Amino acid sequence: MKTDMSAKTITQDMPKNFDFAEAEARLYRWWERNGWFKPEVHPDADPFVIAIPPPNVTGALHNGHALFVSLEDLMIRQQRMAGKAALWIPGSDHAGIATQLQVENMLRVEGTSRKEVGREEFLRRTWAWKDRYSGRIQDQLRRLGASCDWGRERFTLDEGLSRAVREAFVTLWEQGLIYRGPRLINWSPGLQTAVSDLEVEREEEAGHLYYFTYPVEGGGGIPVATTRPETILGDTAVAVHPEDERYAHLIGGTALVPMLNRPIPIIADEYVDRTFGTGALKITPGHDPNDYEIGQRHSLPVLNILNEDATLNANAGRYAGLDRFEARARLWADMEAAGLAIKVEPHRHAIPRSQRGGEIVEPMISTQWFVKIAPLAGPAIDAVRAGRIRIVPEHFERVYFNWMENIEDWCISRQLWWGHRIPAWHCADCGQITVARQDPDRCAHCHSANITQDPDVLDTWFSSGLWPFSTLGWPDQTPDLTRYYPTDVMETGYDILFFWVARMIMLGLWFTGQAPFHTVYLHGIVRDEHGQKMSKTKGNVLDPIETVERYGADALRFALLTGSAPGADMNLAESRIEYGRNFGNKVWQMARFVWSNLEGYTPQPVTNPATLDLPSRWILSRLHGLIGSVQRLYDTCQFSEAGRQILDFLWNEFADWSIEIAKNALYGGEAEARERALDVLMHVLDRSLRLLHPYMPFITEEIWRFLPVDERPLILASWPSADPRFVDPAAEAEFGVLIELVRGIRNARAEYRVTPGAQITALVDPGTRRNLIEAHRHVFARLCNVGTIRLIDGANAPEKAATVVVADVTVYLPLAELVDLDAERARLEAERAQLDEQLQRSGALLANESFIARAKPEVVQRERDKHAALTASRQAVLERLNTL
RNA sequence: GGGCGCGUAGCUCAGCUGGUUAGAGCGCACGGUUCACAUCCGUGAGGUCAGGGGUUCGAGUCCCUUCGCGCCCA
Repeated sequence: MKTDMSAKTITQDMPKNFDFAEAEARLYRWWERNGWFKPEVHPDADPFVIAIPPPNVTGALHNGHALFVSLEDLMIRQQRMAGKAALWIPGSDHAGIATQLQVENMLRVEGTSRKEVGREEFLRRTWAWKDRYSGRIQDQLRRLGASCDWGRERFTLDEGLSRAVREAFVTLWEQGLIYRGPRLINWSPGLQTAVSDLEVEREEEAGHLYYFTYPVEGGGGIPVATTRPETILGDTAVAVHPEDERYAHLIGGTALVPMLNRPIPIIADEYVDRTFGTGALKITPGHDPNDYEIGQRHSLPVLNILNEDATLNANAGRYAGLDRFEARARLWADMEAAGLAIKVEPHRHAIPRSQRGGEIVEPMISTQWFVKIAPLAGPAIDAVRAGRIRIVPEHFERVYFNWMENIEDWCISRQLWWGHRIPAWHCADCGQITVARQDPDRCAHCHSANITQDPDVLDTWFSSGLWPFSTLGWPDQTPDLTRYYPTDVMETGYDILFFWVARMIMLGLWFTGQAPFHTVYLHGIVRDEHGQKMSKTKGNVLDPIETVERYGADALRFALLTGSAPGADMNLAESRIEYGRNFGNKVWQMARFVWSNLEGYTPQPVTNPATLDLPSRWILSRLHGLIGSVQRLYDTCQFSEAGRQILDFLWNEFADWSIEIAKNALYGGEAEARERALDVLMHVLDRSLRLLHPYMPFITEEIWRFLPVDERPLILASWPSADPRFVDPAAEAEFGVLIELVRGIRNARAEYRVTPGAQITALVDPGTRRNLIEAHRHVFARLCNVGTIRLIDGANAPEKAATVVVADVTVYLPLAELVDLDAERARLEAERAQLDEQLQRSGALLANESFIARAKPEVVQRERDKHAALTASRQAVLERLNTL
């Protein structure tokens, strides 16, 4: 591998701002060309593997993609830095229905159609379409910084994966887990294919409930209600509740299908809801799943009244040939004329619609291929139950169990052309089916050559279900499969938990004997600022590529990564992306400040914090606390909280306090102090850039190139670990007093409207903290523009002064004519009231014997310290109030 | 009907080992051109953490319940 490790640009000027438009493409090329996205950068390390959720091959990037790319790239980059052989396998999905629809649309524009050009030509066109668009989404993933190993990119219809699909199908067939037969399925008349239960969406819509009389043989009738009158033509029974007295006398009788006069039985079944409609139910086993069940129980015939295009067939008698909705109207009109119609009421009910295209799906009896799922589901449930697979967030495990425990057989055949052709041949002579790994030329049963391949293709999810191992070479035991399987994390949206994740678990366990990953991380849906789904018709879409062009990829990534909790939907506001960009700029400016002070500096590692000043010990302690915290958060997949903490540290602690205070040493003219200050700044910046890299890879890598840090690029730099030598609670507490004093002085200045530029003098009664105050005069000078500090005894406090109290330190700001004594008294009274309130709470806690006895000792100690500080402050405030 | 979740500042959301005075962004008010940064800095206002009950020394956090909202499966 040719590498270009050292790319330091220390001799160059660091630009005033980060030019992401220029740098992102350049850095990405640099990383990729050097092979740093490959797991081989750590040849002997333990692997860490993620298989990408393959986007539709002809799709375009949306925010859902941007979110998963950000999350997966974050995990991959962090693990790579932690020394793992990190492998992120990219690829795409042939997306049967979606892609076929695109090409059919194109054909329509050309004035032709799929059926007109024929299967072979259609597939040729679709491959051409795929070749034309397949690069697009990969390029868009690159724009976001995705560090996947493009050398291992796969496509669900490529040769290897097709072989995996075939192997899986044939094996399941041989094991008796795939069967073919007529069953009630969801039929999409527009697409002319079966779709699985999961591909049907049900939504409450306004419809009608039609009441009519079902004629009974021998006169009279039963009132019945239905939402789909045309299905009357397929009725094979009328059912009533066995305990319904209204209809008890009719049970066992015969009803006559309206207009057709076909005799059907009147049966009793407990499924019937006596309170709905008329309490009597027409049964159409051929076109309703519940009726199908009832039909099975009562051995009713199943009658299909629909053709594949949803026109009615010969079973509909004189209505044959009509479209389903036309037939509904015509039949109802005829029934009205015949005096059978009673009334029509408006009625809201769930309408099944196709996930693709939205047309109304018809339950219909059709001969299809199915996977017998129960044997596969069992081990898949066990794997999660036993913790071999963990789902994050955890509550989705219950969702998973709920679905898996009620799972139905999976309809895997689709009457499409774009997909994996089912490897089954029908024999025209003996009628048997031959399923084979190699295309057969004779029937396996009668050896006839008169065989034809089944025209159907497989559900796209069948091939996606093999993804974690098919991409690594399965069914061959390739070196990649040996080394990188099982993978580690499956990160995807909760909306495809059943479609995809559950099936990968089932198929993975079945074919490889191992769970395909140990962790499932589920993210939510990216919505607009007010929680609406983004859609073109609403005009609320934030196009990720446009966003990247305006704010930079790092900004979008940071916004996505810190915008929500795991598994929760995220409302993505543009202001959050803007904030991400602002944060990037802030980091750039911090680094540029440090960089601008490096001339003549010889880097020295910080080894002994005891020799350093308080602000240094403070920031180092905070940094190493942060590193520990980030580690804990990563271990529990709380990347969002980790990112927020890194930002908070860098912006509100490092930039606002450390850098400002360090200026004293940097500009003070003492060489030794300057060097030591730079040691600390560099230490913090170095570790911070590493922590931030998985969130904002571009800007951090670019900064890295300007600094005298690790020779390796940041993408390969080691992940920091918390060093307990730097953790110093005492320093944090002491420095905390300084922070509070500075804030108190700033507050007083603002309230008294002291010109910010005006230097003032502070008289300080330091209590027990004389050394602290004396040693940090420069802190007050720089951070709240206090030019002079005179240590005094409280008794000598000036009359006209604003007072700031922190712990046992009292600061008097003699602001002369600015100070209004009444206002000052009011300020102090408010302060005292607040202290009283806190003291009361704290005192009550400490007076509680149970608290002392049962709370953790450190909690009790913390409370005691707090109480002491509050007492001292209250004392000081009271004294001051007395003198005024 | 079964399952899962949500309700925290004006808006959008964090807060998953129970423990300082409950946080952030945006918005709002006031004030700022000093040698990294106006993509910025400082100060401030704004919350009965949906209601009720319980467990606990201690609950935004755990349990029960009511109300409101959403999602998934039938």
